[in-house]
Amino acid sequence: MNGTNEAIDTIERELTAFARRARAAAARLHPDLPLVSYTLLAHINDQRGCRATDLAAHYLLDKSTVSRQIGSLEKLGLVERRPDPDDHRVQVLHPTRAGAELLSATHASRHTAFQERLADWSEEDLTRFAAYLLRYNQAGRADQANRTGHTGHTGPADPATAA
Amino acid sequence: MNGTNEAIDTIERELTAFARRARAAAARLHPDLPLVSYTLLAHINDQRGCRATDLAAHYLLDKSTVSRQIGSLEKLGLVERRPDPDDHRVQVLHPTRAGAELLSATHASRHTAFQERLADWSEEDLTRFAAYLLRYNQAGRADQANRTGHTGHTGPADPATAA
DNA sequence: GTTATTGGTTGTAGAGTACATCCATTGATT
DNA sequence: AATCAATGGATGTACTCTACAACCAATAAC
Repeated sequence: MNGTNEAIDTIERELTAFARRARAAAARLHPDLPLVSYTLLAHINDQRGCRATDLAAHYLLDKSTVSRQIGSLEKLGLVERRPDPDDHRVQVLHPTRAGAELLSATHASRHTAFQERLADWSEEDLTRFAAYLLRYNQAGRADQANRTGHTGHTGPADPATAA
Repeated sequence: MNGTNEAIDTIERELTAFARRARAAAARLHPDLPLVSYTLLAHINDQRGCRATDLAAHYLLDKSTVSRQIGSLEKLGLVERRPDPDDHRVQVLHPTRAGAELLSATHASRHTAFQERLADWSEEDLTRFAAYLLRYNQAGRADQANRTGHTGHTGPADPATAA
């Protein structure tokens, strides 16, 4: 077992542990939001209008799941569906005023939490860690334009993706 | 907004996205295991015998959840409960032969998946990334001996934890 | 104009989870 | 020792998230 393999094992193990705890932690962080939805709402906000399909692709979710999530977000008055004049099948999603506000409040508290947790990290470490995460995630996105040629297995992104 | 804050935002965003996809990816990776249980089984195996409470603490799960997970692992013949002679409340968990085998097979396939995904990373980047993840997770564990003094808020680990 | 494809919803079912409650065992206090 | 608190677990119950399958509507391809 060389160093590379050990490192890979560690990455595997730690990412898994992280993912495993994430749900609980998220629930504690914003008990208000029905709270998977937070992520979707945030994505909608970032993209300034996106379609349900985009969300499904980005998060590897079934369309039915997204549909329901959007449904509850709408019921909560956090998201608005606007018909797309060009394609009457599509509905473009936008955060409502309330949605944007809730989001910014939540984001603030999340940021604070991360800040505290990462308080003793040097700026250099932070930027490097951020870069690594970006690089890692980059490979697993299903909503990417098209990665290096053989997008043959159009399927649900390579299983290696995450956990 | 300075570089530090940007980095923190990126970390926050990327970790969240990762956590969000993890479930789906995990399900694809080992469709055999009832498959949250994989994590618990792995932990049991690594620790060479542990109690249900340890699992709950480590993964921020409710004891009832762990109890049921263990239950199904046992029903599948992957885990064995052994009474602790010293404390009759406790049952020490051990992987069965079948559990250990399944685990090693699964681990192999997972390792391969990660290997592919991280194929173009230098060894230096891998070890650094691994170290960062360890450091990050370290802060969020509830099963730690006791961290720096004021373990005052004994509560369910700081909410900042993960997602 | 049929036929496929795409965006989305609804029916149904199954994990995973938490919270509250309860039981058994152990530990502490008096 | 007798009582009361704390600890390790299990069970009842209920809710969220999720997928798969079947479906409808609109667009695109022949």
